[in-house]
Amino acid sequence: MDVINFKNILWSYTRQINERTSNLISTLCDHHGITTLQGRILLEIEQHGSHTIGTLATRLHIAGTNISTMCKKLEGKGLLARVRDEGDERVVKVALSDKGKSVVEEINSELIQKISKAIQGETDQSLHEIINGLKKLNKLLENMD
Amino acid sequence: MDVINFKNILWSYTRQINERTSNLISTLCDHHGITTLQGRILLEIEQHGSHTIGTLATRLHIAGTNISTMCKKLEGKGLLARVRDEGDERVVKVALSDKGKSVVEEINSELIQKISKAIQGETDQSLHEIINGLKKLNKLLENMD
DNA sequence: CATAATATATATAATCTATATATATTATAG
DNA sequence: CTATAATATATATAGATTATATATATTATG
Repeated sequence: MDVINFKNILWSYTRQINERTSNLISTLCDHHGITTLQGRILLEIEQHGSHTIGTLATRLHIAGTNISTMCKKLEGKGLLARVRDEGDERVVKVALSDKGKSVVEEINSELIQKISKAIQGETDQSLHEIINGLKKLNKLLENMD
Repeated sequence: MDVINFKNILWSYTRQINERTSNLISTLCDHHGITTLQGRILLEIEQHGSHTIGTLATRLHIAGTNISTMCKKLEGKGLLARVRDEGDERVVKVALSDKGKSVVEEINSELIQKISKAIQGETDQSLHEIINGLKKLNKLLENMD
């Protein structure tokens, strides 16, 4: 396949997919009065179980200084709790509050419901093709650094 | 396939792909002293040939008011020219300047070079699998609104 | 011709990202 | 054991992007 052709198709699809997923997440977060950044933080904490300011920053590719500020804000909103580590008092551990947990749970179930609906009628093979494509593209991009 | 499983894999890959493409574009734009937003605008104008403030705004899903401001900035940087439409004087047409054209050209060729290098050793079928996956995912997301 | 609709512009605020600096705690070389 | 370096977070601030409200000029319409 022609490289330029491949680039153009890639560019077009990734742009559209990015727009659509961003909109999707943005909508879900809006429903709970949080920004997408705040949503990303809460979902990441939920998925990973526990996090510190530093590990969160690394995972989300966001400067620790900004995560620190944002987690204070989320604490203020009652969505998470910050606790100093006993073993190393430089470290702040963050965990979801009950309210935070329920927000994440609702966002997740809304998302699952939407995906559920969208893949109705799709064959199992079709879904595997999607994942396969993404996996290959991701590897390709990994090799581009 | 399990919906929750599908969601998790999808989430993980799209997140990584988005991060990597954003980094890529950001790097390319940095090389020319422009922001990614400015790069997006210039590339869109180049691809589409001609644009007005309004059509640009629609295409990029950015408020026209902000495109207006940014295009004035890009005019100030000598990267594009703004001209009032003769037929309808409410409309402002934007076009790349020579400097703008060469910036876009260089970004494009850098990008093609990187992709070229990355797909060395990939079979034609493999590239088609990537595109096929993206196409299907895009359609899926389209149905989710 | 008066009014509505359209396209852009200006101003401003909120959010997100990036940078510089500060503070407290822990690790380590000597 | 202590002075110094390294680590983790916090605070302040500026730039970039996005969102909202309002204004102006032009065109379309009843």
